[in-house]
Amino acid sequence: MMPRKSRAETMEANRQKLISAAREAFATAGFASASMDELTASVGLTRGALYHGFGDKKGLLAAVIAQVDGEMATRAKEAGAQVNDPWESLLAEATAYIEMALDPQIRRIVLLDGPAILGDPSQWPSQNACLATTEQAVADLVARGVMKPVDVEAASRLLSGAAFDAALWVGASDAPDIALPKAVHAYRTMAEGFLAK
Amino acid sequence: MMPRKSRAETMEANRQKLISAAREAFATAGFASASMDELTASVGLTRGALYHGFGDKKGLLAAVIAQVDGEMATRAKEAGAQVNDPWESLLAEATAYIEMALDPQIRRIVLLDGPAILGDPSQWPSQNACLATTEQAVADLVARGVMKPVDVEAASRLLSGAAFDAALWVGASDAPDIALPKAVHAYRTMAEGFLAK
DNA sequence: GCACATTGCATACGGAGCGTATGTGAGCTG
DNA sequence: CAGCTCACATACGCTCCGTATGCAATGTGC
Repeated sequence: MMPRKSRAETMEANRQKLISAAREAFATAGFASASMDELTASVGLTRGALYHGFGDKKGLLAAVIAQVDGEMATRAKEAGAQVNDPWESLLAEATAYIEMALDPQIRRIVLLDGPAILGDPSQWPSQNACLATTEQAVADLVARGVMKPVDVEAASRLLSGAAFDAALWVGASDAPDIALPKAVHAYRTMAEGFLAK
Repeated sequence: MMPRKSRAETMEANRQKLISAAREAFATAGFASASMDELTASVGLTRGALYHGFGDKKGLLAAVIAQVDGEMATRAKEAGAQVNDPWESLLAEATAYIEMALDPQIRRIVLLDGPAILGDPSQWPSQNACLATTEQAVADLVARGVMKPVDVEAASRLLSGAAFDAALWVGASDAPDIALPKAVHAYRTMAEGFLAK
């Protein structure tokens, strides 16, 4: 009865502890300034665990981003599902992205450090759940004729990219609570360029 | 007759040599991996010159970005000036941004590393000439009633941000020459959301 | 024009961090 | 229960950044 925790269990637990600590450290210090010695020590481990489980520092970032990206896509889908009109549903998803990205953790890790370290989001290993969900919605709207017949990949990339860019602008603004409605309104206006007449 | 070069002249020359070398090094290796020892040695100097003239590594990046940003804004203005119709002039500027950002140097330094190291472009020390020029054009179009009466700051930020995002997508694409026209077309379509009816 | 102050840049030093190579002890296996 | 496995710890070397100090050439007051 001794092994209250099996080997695989503690391994997964340690993995999550590291990812959780990394979300905090990467968000507050930034990827470059985050010390892996401190990070691992803060959860009672050493760098040995890190390099065994994630390969290198970038690997840990990729794991963090994959997790956050998944959470964001889930929340966006939920927001979109609460609206019936298909076009408004897409805008609800996008607005959800903007509001989620006001979280400094997300801005710093996913929007700033992520592209710089891992390259353009379109070729992240986690295959970008956020981008995939908007692409799905856009493909549907184009098929229904709600949106003009534009290239689905390009349009969805522009829509999600603009949403995150709007969030970066709001987050860097002096008065985010004032900038947010401006950004959302401008975003909706711009997105309507895709609407079929 | 000895001092063929005055002190101020050599100082400015060294400054430009460092900036020029940094554009190359930051673009190929990325900001984080660029060694300042190698960089300074490549132009016959040492890190002493760097820290005296730019403060730190980030300072050199800021100087590089200020220079590139200025060049981009100039080229965009030229592209816009070649078109008479004011709305098409704005689109010409934006398309110029997309095409310029296909240069790997610009993508890597200005679009990827820049925001990660210096923060959101809206608050760069060089006060972002690119953003300023599109803001100028947008303000004019709103005043003329060509564009809907949206918030100028928000709209111009979305327009320039989307242009650069489009370039990132094209640059990361497998077949950039195929993706580019798709991106430009989708961009134009989306931007028309701002057009007054 | 000469002594002196200035300063742009080089040299030297210390510290931190990453990645790897190797060790080890707790769990799985037969 | 004996031996293997492997997740993780330990130890090492290397690179790199930032600062403190030194120096020599340029510019300045008299």
